[in-house]
Order: sequence, then structure tokens, then C-alpha cells
Amino acid sequence: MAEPPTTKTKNSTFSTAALAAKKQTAFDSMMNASKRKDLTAESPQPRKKSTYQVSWRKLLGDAIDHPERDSRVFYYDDDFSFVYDKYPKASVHFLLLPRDKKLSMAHPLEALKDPIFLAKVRVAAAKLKASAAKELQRRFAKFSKQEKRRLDILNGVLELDDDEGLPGSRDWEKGIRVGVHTHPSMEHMHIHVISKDMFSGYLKHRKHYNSFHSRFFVNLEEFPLGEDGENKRKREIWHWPDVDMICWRCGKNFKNKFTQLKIHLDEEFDEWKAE
Amino acid sequence: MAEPPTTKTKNSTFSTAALAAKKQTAFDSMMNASKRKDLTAESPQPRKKSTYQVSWRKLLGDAIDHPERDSRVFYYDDDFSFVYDKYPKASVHFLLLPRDKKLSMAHPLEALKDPIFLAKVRVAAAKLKASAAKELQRRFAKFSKQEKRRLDILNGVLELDDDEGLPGSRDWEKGIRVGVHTHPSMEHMHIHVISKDMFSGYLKHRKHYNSFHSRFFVNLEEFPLGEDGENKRKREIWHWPDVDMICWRCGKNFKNKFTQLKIHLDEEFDEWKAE
DNA sequence: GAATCATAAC
DNA sequence: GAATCATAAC
Ligand SMILES: [Zn+2]
Ligand SMILES: [Zn+2]
Ligand SMILES: [Zn+2]
Ligand SMILES: [Zn+2]
Repeated sequence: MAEPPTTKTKNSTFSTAALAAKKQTAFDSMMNASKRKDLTAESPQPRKKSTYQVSWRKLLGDAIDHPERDSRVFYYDDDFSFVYDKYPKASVHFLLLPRDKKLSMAHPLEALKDPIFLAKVRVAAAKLKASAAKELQRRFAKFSKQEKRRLDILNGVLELDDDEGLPGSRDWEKGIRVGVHTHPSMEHMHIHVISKDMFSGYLKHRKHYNSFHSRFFVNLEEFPLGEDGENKRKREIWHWPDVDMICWRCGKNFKNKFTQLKIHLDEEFDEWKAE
Repeated sequence: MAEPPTTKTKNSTFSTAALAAKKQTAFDSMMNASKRKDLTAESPQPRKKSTYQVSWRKLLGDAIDHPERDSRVFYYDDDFSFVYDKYPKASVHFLLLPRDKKLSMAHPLEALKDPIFLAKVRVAAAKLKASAAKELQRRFAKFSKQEKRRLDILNGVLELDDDEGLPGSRDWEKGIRVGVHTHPSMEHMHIHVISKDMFSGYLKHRKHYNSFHSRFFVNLEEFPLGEDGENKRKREIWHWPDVDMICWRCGKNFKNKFTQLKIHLDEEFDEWKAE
């Protein structure tokens, strides 16, 4: 089964930074920066429209075509790859990728209309969700009030009362969301499995936040949407990305104030871990 | 004397976030975001040039005029205010503000030509630097190899050898830089007292980094620059802000790759604390 | 998808 | 000084 990552917990907002850095190609041997400035100083010209053909949309292809040699993949079988998001937008952020070529190329809102496929995705997603919850527990149980008595007993600091069983763990799965984006950017279908906290150095602007905490995000439980549901959803995000940012935990509306939201998320993160 | 701040150390890149948030005025009651979009959708017009008269340049005025009621001030006397930078660009970031009206309005490169004033600034800066070093020690000694034996003895984990004195502390002042910007933005003269790490959620772009780790930053020890030195300095930053970012610790050149530098600073921060 | 740079408005 | 938004180029 999928094991949660064993990334060393450190005082960092870029927890998978090392991985990202390792996979990064060397710096482009671009023109010297000051020379660039000189050239444009007197005759500023708009850069020409790019003819770059978007290969970044296919960046998830390797994870399903060659999972055995893709370091982002931490588990796979014939049907699915379990993947670390390279730019995690929360403390835990995994992707579930269907490996079937045809399904993988379909739009998630279309593919998940098929009840057979939906059922298979739900089974796999439940596994990945459990894995994500386990990772939250591994990293944050030590801050959690609900885990305290259990941990104290396990560590021999406290003793069980007579007839007392070992206390249960906090339900970390409640801290995990599972779903898809209404309009994904990368073309291989992917289901996000992400913790609610949105505490990450990779969360850098409004779209990042609202991709997961607005109507742009469709929970797997909501499927099948039905035609009416789907149309309603698209109306709801008509003004995307110009939609307010709402705190996932307390509901406070931050309008378009992303930096204020970031500071608030930082505080909510600590309180949430402490629950 | 100036005492270091007692901010609770937590897993946060916005350590003075609470302060910043508290001082922030309520959100502007601006037009609804979606309405804005509608208005500009068919006839996009550039926003009019602002007539806003820059009061933000005077934002440090209160710290020297009314230090007793400015929460950023943590120590002051007749000559200087010691201040927390509201947007710290490193784990410790203080400002030293001369309170004399005339000196405060002068350009630092001009004012520090006066040997009397320079000497007074150096005395005050030494105090603030010591305070900053003490704060580094308070927060990071527990990660430091150089502090380990000392702390183990203080905590009773180890015992002193015969004739052994208590081991000295790490020299945390080596981790502090003191100096001014060649072209400050805020008009009240301020001397930066800042740890080298540049680990901060408020460090967001190249100018932030290079303001402290390029020739744009003039160390207090370098004064007096002399006319030649000053002119040379200005030539060296002619291409500002288009100058390469160089890691403060290992000297690696990150060119204009700010995000890569951020990830690297994160790693250097851990290694530096562990020294 | 990420990232650098530029631009208002404050 | 900070912050939102837009724009290339990849
Ligand atoms: Zn996506
Ligand atoms: Zn909240
Ligand atoms: Zn300044
Ligand atoms: Zn380095």
C-alpha cells in the first residue's frame, strides 16, 4: 500500500524543496542581466509573442507512463499512480492519476460521469486519503490536544486507568480534501488529495488558494454532478479568478487580500494542529 | 538597555505577522471585484495616474517623534529609537533611528560623513547588534553545535570536567549585519541591524534580497566612504535592481532566479543555525 | 503549471 | 515601503 512520505519535518515552508531543486535543470545560460537592460534602455520593445508549444501541460505523463522511474510516484498499480505534487499547496498534497490512456486524457468532469470509473476512483482515493491522514498524524500529532492522552500513554508518561482501552487517535481524515479542478491546467487527469491547511511556501497567489477553497474545486463526493449541477457550477465560477478568498477554517472573507490571508492561514494552521 | 523581543518561536515565516495584522487598517471598502471585471471587460481602460502623495515615506516618523506610543519601538533614549522592522527580511531585523530631526532627514551617506555623528551611531548600533545577537541565541542556540556542550552543562545533562570553566557561547554577532541602503525608500534615516539568514516570508523579490546582500548595502564599518568610495559604490550598483543574487553563505550566483534562491536560503538557514 | 518583470494605487 | 494584477516565455 501507499506509504506516506518520510520527509524530514523541519522549519520550512518548502518541504519538498530539495526534491524540486534536484529535478530542476541548470540555470539557462541567458544573456547577462545588465546587458539585457542596456539593450532595452533606449529603445524599449515588447518581447515577441512566444511560439513555445506547451509541453508543461504534459508534465504528469511520465508519472503514469513510467511510474517506476518517476521520483514523484510513491505507489502505483495497473490502474493508478500515487504522486507527490511537485508544488504542494498545503502541508500534505498528493495526486491520484488514472493510468488508462483514454481516461487520462478525458476531462475529469466528463470521465467521472461513468459510474464504474467513479467507483474505482473512489476506492483508490480512499486509500490515498488514508495515506495523507497518516502523514498528517505523523507530523502533527505531537501538537494535538486530541492525541495527547494517547501519546502520553504510548510513551509511558501516563498509565491506563483500570478497564481503560488505549484512546483512539484524532480523525485526521477530516483534515483532507479530495477532488478535482473545474478547469485543470495539466492535461493528464488528476485528483487532488490535499490537507485543508493551505500552509505552503508554494501558495503564492489568489488562484492557488481558490483552486482548492472555492467552487472551482469539486469534491469527489459531489459526483455525479448531473447536467444541472455542472452548469450551475460553471455559473458559480463565471467571474473566476476574480472571486473572494474565504478562510477554510473560520469563514472570514478576505476579498482579494491574499497577503492578509497568508498571515491568517499561518495562525489557523497552528490552531488547527493543536485541536 | 534594549531587550530582544520575546516573540514566541513557532513554525512560521511571518514571525511578526500578528503585530502587522493588528496594525493593519480594515480592508478598503472597494468596489466589488466581479463588478470591476465587468466594467473593464469590453472597454479596458488604463487606471488613471495616481495623485496620491506619498505618506508611506514618512512611516517611520512616529517611531522617533512618539516612541512611547509606537509599538514598533522596544527601546529609546534622547538620541535613538530601537525598532522592529514591520516587514522583517530575516529572522531578526531591527532598525536604529536617530531622533534628531535634522539628522533624521539627511541622507545616510551624507550624515555619516560627520565623524561625531558616526561615532554616536556606532555606539548605539553596537548595543542594538548585541541585542539582535542575543535574540538569535535565544531562538537558535538549541540547534547549534557550538552551543551544545554549554547547554548540556547548564541543563545538568553533562558535568564540568575538573578545572573546566563553563564553555563560552557561539559568537552570534557574526551572524548580524549593520548598515544602510544606498538609496533608502523611507525618508527618516534608519540603520538596519539584520541577521544574515534572510529567512522570512516577507522576503518576496530580488530587490528585497539585494538590498541587504549586494553593494546596495553599505556596512557601518565601511564609513567614512570618502568621495571616491561613494562614487565607486554608485557605479557598482548602476544596473540596480538588475544585479545578480549571490548566496550570502556559500557565494553561489543565482542570477535572477529568486525562487531558487529562496529554496536555497531555506537550506542554508538550517545549516547555519546548526553551526 | 511556475516565475520574472512591470505597473498602479496606496 | 507593500500588494494586486497583468504579461511574456517557458
Ligand atoms: Zn491541476
Ligand atoms: Zn480563519
Ligand atoms: Zn529602508
Ligand atoms: Zn549558499
